[in-house]
Amino acid sequence: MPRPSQPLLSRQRIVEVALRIIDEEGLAALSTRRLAADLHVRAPSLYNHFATKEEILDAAGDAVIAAVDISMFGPREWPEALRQWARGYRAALARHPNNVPFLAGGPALRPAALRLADAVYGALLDAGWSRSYATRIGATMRYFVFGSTLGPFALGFVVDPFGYAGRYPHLTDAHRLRQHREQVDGGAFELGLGTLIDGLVRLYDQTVVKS
Amino acid sequence: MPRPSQPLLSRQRIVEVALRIIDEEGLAALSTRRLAADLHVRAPSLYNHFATKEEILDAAGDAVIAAVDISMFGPREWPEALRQWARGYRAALARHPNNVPFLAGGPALRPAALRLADAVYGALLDAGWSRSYATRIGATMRYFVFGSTLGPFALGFVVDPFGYAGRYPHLTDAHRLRQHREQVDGGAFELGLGTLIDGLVRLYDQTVVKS
DNA sequence: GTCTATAACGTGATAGAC
DNA sequence: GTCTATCACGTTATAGAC
Repeated sequence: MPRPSQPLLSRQRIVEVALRIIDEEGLAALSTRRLAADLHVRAPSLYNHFATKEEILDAAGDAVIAAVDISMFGPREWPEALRQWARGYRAALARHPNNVPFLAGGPALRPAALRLADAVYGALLDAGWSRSYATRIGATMRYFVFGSTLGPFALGFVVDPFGYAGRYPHLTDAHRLRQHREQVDGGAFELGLGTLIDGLVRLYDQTVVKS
Repeated sequence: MPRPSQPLLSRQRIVEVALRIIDEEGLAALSTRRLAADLHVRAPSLYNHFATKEEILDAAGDAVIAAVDISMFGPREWPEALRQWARGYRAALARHPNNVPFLAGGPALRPAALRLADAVYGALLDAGWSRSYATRIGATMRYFVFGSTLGPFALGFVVDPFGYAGRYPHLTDAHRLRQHREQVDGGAFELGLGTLIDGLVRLYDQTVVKS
């Protein structure tokens, strides 16, 4: 049966299933054959909807970013808006950790990612920051959010405690980090976020409000 | 010629050439065949020196981390040591940007990466920070350094100015970011680094030195 | 035993004909 | 949409020169 009367595929269905495979089994598990199989279809059929596999990854990545809330810009004061946005951004990425390496490359031309960049930059300009500062603040926040989701600290160490014993005197408990994963990475994120925003408020009072 | 009198390969030569290929043409360009060709050898020969391609990547990654200076811990006060270490860390990663995605996964069992983690954690403990804070500070610094090299902000936008015009009102100049690449990313890094360390000093005075 | 070469397997992305 | 085909990949098996 070369072709059914109703199309089996759509860009949306493909992206949904691709995202599920990436979430459950990792980026490496997403092959065109595997994706097609889960859609009850053969691999080449995907090319009727996307030009390359890269395009599918782009779409899946943008779906992750599209879930980031930006409604706090405007109603809220900029420091609190920035804090809430960063938390939501991190949470959205943390929900799809296997996708983060791909997203880390930057917004490129993905619409949701550009909408995000535009919102933050615009909010900082509205608050009175110069273009130069707004750019650097946006970049700094991006560094921090991506860093915190890309290489979750607690997962970077190996489970085997004997891997570290002796040679690295201070890492004797490193293998236990995994057990406190969210406490460690969540705590580190909040520590850094609070520190950054407090510092920016201080800078704001010195440079923007020079009253 | 099945076997030359002098071995053509060594782990070190393989790592050197692999690193060069990754630097010049990207992670994706490193295939076993390509690597072997540059070494004037066939791909399977590599397996006499490394069990898998992953092992080659591990070794190349660790060579990058091995270049990070940690001699400032000890002689220097912790805030200044932390600042210098972060700058050196970022610089070492920036010298091999195509390797950063791989390194972002964490130290695992790579010796140089573990030595680094051990040094920072130990220095923070020596300064009087609690284990809990030392862990979170190390993680925060790691987030920031990796975020800043992994997705260089200025390279995340596309060159074509028409890609953004109209739809994203504040991004009209985003395509120009690439021209000021080092200014933008270097400025954002210094802004965030200074803010983080100032904040940590303040926290230190409140929690550790509670005089 | 050590280090290479050749050949081959299985899987990947993707192009073209139907 | 399917099928067939191409080419690159990581890796293994095996054989032969030092």
